[in-house]
Amino acid sequence: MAGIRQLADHLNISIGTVSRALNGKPDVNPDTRRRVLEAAEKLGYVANQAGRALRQGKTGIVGFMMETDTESTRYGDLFFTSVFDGVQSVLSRHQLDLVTLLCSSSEKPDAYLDRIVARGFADAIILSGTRRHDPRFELLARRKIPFIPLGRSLTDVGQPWIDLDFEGMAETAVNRLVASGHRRIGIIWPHGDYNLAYIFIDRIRKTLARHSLSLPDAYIFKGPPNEDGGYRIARDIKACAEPPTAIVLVNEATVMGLYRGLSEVGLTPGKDLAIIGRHSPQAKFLSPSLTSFDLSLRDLGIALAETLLGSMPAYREFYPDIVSRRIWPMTLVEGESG
Amino acid sequence: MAGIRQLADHLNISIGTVSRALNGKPDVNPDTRRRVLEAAEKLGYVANQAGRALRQGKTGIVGFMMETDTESTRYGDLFFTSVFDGVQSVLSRHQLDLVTLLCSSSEKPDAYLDRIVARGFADAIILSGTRRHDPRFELLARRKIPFIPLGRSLTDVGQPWIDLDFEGMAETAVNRLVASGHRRIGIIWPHGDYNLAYIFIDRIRKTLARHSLSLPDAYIFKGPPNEDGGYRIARDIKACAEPPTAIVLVNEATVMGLYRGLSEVGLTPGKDLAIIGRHSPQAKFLSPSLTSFDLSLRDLGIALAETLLGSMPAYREFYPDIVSRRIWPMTLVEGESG
DNA sequence: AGATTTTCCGTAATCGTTTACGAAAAGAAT
DNA sequence: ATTCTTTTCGTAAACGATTACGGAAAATCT
Repeated sequence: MAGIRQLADHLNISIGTVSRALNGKPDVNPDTRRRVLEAAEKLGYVANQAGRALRQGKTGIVGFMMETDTESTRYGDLFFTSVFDGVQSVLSRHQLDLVTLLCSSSEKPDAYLDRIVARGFADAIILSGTRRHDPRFELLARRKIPFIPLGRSLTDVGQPWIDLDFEGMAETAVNRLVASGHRRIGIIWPHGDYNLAYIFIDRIRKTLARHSLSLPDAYIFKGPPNEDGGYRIARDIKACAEPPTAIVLVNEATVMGLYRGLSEVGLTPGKDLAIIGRHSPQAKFLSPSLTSFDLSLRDLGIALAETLLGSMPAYREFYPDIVSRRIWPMTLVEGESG
Repeated sequence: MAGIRQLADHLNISIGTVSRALNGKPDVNPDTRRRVLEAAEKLGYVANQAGRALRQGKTGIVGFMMETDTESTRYGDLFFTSVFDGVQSVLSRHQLDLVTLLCSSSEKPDAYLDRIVARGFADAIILSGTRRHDPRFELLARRKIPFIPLGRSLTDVGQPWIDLDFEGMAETAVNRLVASGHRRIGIIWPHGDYNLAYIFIDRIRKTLARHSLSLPDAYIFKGPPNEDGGYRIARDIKACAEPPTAIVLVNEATVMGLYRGLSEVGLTPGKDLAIIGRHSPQAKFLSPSLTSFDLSLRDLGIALAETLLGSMPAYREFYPDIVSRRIWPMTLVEGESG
């Protein structure tokens, strides 16, 4: 409970001087500063968050919002762990801290975010799970909170963004499948108005068209972007009158269920059905190995943080040349599945 | 940016009354209260975090500390997602919010935690990754921050705790293996001074002794509690002069690498080597299926939160009968691996 | 020595809330 | 009509830090 008051009394100087000493202000005697720093160290003094935040009008905290909906993001967390590490490595350069804001499955994401940011909890926000139309953008813009979504959206309030290269993935995947003789190519389309789904399907269609192929509705398999979705879709595929010979999908979790489901209906990935998906730690254990698109998650985290800070006046000077809207490349990892 | 001041001016009443109206204090006219609430809703007013925290001396925030070390907790996150959901469901009953504090791999957990709590960031803390001797306990006790670790420790500052039943797991696993004829039983021992490792090995030894068996040093396979650790241990097992016929292990991630490693050295789980481990979402995809110990993660989260709050004077009344130190049971899920 | 500058530090205002206290107004009891 | 309660609200003092401002002491200059 050592406050700046106790520290000042202990040293017999005023709290103003203590504050200046601690914050590296120039007008303080070097010797005094040393004494203050030593005393602070000894007493374990750290400036109170509330007091400082109230006075300065900022918290020194960056929030990373995720939905903990156990159904759909269970696997997403694996994804985010490395991203966090990258984000934090940037933030720590500026004495900023990262906290993850977990919106529980029982609360509406908008309401949760509004409650959190309205009370001035964080100076800036990183969003995940970007929707095609994302009301959170307007909310944050209205509150004038700097933010960056991982993912594009039709909602545009001038925010920066970084998004994975789902176009490139769609194109490369289709070309690869067509090159190895596939003509009946389907996709798995995640429920939930996620914008990436639209970007993905568009490019799939365009690329197919270039090969004079199309994507019939029957080959668009819909389900929640989780393991269970994939599991059920396996049966849908089996039940097709004329099943696709190849499937492309963007969600890391879905493919796990898909493999499981396929084995139950007697289909073998890579043999009866080519599969191209997204790389993930647990996908390593799939057999036959998954042909997938990978990316450097830590670097993505670094880019997110740097772009976010670059969009904030207070930090712009540190990231003058940052590109505020960026497509993040992914690389193909060849496996046996497609 | 609407503060209580704006709200008061807008309604032509004092900020004191506004505050009382919003906080449900009794001495305010019902009609006035209604007007205040409506205006607050309309203007999107939410009390400023810093101002409130400063005045009340509490933040309304509970922190859940995890280490994001990408090596060792990569899989742990899967574990925590559901726990979070349970924690939050309890906290929201008291207008408390959960934030996860991610200690990045580049920072010492103690220093990180100290920095965070010293500045009064959270009212209470939930700890994971409990060590045999855990300096974080003393730190939090010194700062008088209520906390609860998930896991026991030799360090005792009177804190409550909840820990998984590693004794029960060890005992059940050994009995089961012995019953099916195994005599050479080994374990995987996680690096890192985690207390659960000691609890686990003790009970393994005791149970083996009851069958007149022992745990030779050669059967204690050591490695970091992650996938890579398991992968490497597969080779160690293969290299044994007289390999164990069964392995028991406590970390969810390790078993994934173990399976992978075993298949590379030509050993089949459940046939050449019996394996009993911990249940996890990704373990579902192992083949042959893993014999494992499972638990309700969401309920564990609920218990953690309730026990934590029960240890805090301000909330004790809501959880009067809570047991402050508890072993959390796990149930055996029979698989083909052991 | 006196004037001027520089260095260093104390004073006090401020951030947005909550809350103890007291006072005004309204109602009830005599 | 007077007194006593009760209801309702405004006033002002906290909470712990930062920072603009001004002044005393020391150093430098004439």
